[in-house]
Parts: sequence; C-alpha cells; structure tokens
Amino acid sequence: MARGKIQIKRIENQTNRQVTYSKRRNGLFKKANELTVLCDAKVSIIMISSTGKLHEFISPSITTKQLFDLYQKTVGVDLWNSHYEKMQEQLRKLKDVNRNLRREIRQRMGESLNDLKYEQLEELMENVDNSLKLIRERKYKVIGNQIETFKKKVRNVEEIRRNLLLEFDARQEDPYGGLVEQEGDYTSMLGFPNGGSILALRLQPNNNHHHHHHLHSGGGSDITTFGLA
Amino acid sequence: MARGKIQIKRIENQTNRQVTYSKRRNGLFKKANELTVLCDAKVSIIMISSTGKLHEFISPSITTKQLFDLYQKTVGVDLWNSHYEKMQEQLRKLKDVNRNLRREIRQRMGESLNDLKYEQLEELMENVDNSLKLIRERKYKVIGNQIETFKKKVRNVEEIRRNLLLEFDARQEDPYGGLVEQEGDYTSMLGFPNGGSILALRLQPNNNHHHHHHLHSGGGSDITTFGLA
DNA sequence: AACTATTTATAAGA
DNA sequence: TTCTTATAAATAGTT
Repeated sequence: MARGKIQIKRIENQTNRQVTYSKRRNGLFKKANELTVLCDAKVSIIMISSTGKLHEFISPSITTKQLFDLYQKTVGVDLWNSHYEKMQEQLRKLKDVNRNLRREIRQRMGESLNDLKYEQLEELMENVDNSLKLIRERKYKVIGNQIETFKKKVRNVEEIRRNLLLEFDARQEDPYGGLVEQEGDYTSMLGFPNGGSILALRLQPNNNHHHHHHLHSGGGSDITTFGLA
Repeated sequence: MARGKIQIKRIENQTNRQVTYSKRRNGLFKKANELTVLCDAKVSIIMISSTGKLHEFISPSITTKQLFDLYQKTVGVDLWNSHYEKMQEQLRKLKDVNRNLRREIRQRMGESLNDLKYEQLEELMENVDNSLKLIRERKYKVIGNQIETFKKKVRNVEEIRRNLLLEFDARQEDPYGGLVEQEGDYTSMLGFPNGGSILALRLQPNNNHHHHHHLHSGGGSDITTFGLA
C-alpha cells in the first residue's frame, strides 16, 4: 500500500513473505490494541506464520483462557470435548474392571452364585478351598513363629535365672560378702565382667520393639501382639 | 485517522463507540484476511464488544479448534486442565478402589498375606471358610436340582414305556391288529386321544431349552449341561 | 450507509 | 532487522 499497489495473493518470495508477515502482524496487533482501548472490547488474536511460528495478541482486560471459555460458551460447541474422550474411555474401562472385581469377590464370598454353572461352581469351590488351605498354613506359620519367639524368651529368662543363681552361690561361698548388703548385689553386678550379659538382657525388650516395627512393614514373621516386656 | 487525529482512549459516546467498533472490526478482519493470503499464515481473531457481542475471524485453511489445540500445544500450558480436574479425581479414586479390590481378592486367594496380623488372618480364614460352605451348599443344591430333573425325565420315560406297553397289550388283545403292521403303531398313535401326551413328550426337550435360558439370566436353578435330549 | 479529508499502514528500496 | 518514503488504505467526522 505504498510504492505501488499489490495484489492480495500469496507472496512467493519467502523473504518478502516473512518481512510482510512481520510488518503486517505488527499492524494488526496495533489495530487490535486500539480497538481494545477505543471501544472497550476484548480481542484475542492467534497467528501462526508459514514457518510455524506462533504469535498472539490478547486484550489486557482478559486472559486467553477466559476468552476461550467465553467463546465456547457463546458458540455452544465444546471445543475440548475430544480431550475428555480418552479420559472417559479410561473411566469406563476402570468402572468395568471394578465391577468385575466386585463380582469375583462376591462369588468368592458365596454370593451371586446363581449365574454360575455347575462346573464353574466346582472350580470356584476348589479354588476357595485351596485359598483356605494357604491361609490356614500361613496362620499356623505365624502361630509357630510366635511360639518360637516365646520359647526363646523363656530360654532367655531361664538363662538369667541360672546366672543369678550362680552369682548368688558365688556370694554364698564368699566369706566377706555375707548377707549384709544383699540389695547391693544387683547394682554392683553391673561392674562385673559378666555383668554385660545382664545389661544386655535388660535392654532386650527395647531391642525387640524395634525388631517388631521392622517386620511389620517388611514382613517375614510378625510377633506383634505377643510380648514378654 | 481522517478528518482529524484521535487519541487512543475509550470513546465515551456509546453510539460512536459502537460505530467505531464496527468499522474497525471490519478493518481488522480485512487485514487478517490479507495477512492470511499474502503470507500463507493462519489467523484466529475472537472479539467481544463492550455490549457482549462476539465476532470471530478464522483463516479458511484451519478451524478454530485446530488452532486452539495448536496454541495450547505450542504455549505448553494445558488451558483446559481445570476441566479435567474432576475427572482426574474420579479416575484416581477408581484406581484406588480397584487396587484395594485386587488386594482383597489376592488375600482371599491366599496371596499377599504377609502384612496381615494374626487376628486378621483368623478373621479372613473364618470368612473364607464360611464362603466355602456357602459355595458348597450351592453346589449341592444345583446337583440336587439336576438329579431331580433327571428323575423327572426318567419318570417320564417310564410313563412312555408304560403307555406303550399298554398300547401294545391292547393291540395284542385286538384280534384284528396282530403283528402285521407293527411299525404303523407309532405313527397311528398320534391320532389317539392319549397320543397327545406322547407328542408333548417329544416336544419337551425344546421346551426345556427355553426354560434354561430363562433361568440363566434370572436364576432359580439351572440345568444346563444335563439333558436327556 | 456514504462521503472525503486526513491519518495510518505499508511496499519497496536502502 | 530497521529506516525511509511514496503511495495505498483505513477511517473520523460529517451528511
């Protein structure tokens, strides 16, 4: 529009095209801005050049998203419907899976058996029977662990008792010890060479506690509700 | 820009404002179209006037939605994320429920028992044991139904046999019948007053089939895999 | 909606 | 890219 009129058709020279794009883009944005101010309007311009570059103008009084929302509300077409579709499909599938899982549980609980054929019933029964065996085994194993732990504790207690008796006998044979300061025995024992074992035994309950927590979350055997301490 | 320069600020006179809006809107759209053609670009303009009216321009080579999608992909921000939020929450919950259901099944199958305490194991065992009883009961009931059905069929067969024998005896006593046309007996029986029952028996298998299908989807007893026919 | 004096935008060249 | 500038286009104010 200067130095000669031009035809409105694609500019073949790429450099010229890009220059014109740049110039006219600025012009368009300037006009858009003027319109925004003069007429109190809201304008969104999104442009993509032939080289794939994106430029946008948006009136200061609004965001692109707000304008998009307004647009879709006004035009009445949900522009992001396709974005939902995948999710909705996913949702549908999950619900389906969910329903099937619930049905399986119900059947394993002996409900909703009406639509099972005899063979299916037989199979289910066998399966549940098997599961029952596994659970029972597991229970026995847990019980076994508990008993073993208990036995260990008993053995420990016996060890303590034995040590104490030995200690006591030794004192009895000691002519200088006598019965005079018997209560001092325990406290003084801490200083003895073999006192360490006794100290260790005293600390054990605490130690065991730690052991519990570890087994709880990890899991070989659990000894939770059973304790000497 | 003619007949005097103007300041770029809101036009207070509403009529003037609307006129200017209209004029400049046309100008903007014209420019946008020229840009589209000259520079092989894609342009989307959405405008909302101060009176709330919406106008849009879109390059012929593209749709508004396509440009929106491109826009959001380029800008990198998912503008309609908020639209997803509810769904995503729902999805998350469903997945959670799903996971729990699977865990329950696994435990009912005797797997993943490591993190169950003794009491929980006991409870689970009792529950599964109970379920097993229910399933077994159901199985027995189905078997019972099958046997009963079978017995009925046997009784029916016996009834047929008895009828045939009676028929035969009657023929034997009939001096005119003799053994001459024995094979004719069956066909001719269809014409007899009591032939109806035999016809009914012949149709029974079909009848029973219908019965099956009904019970399958609805459900008292099912007699599917067992049949005299 | 049309007119037109003027302002603005911009094509081509540097 | 930016500047320049002759000229095409847009448009403010008016009818």
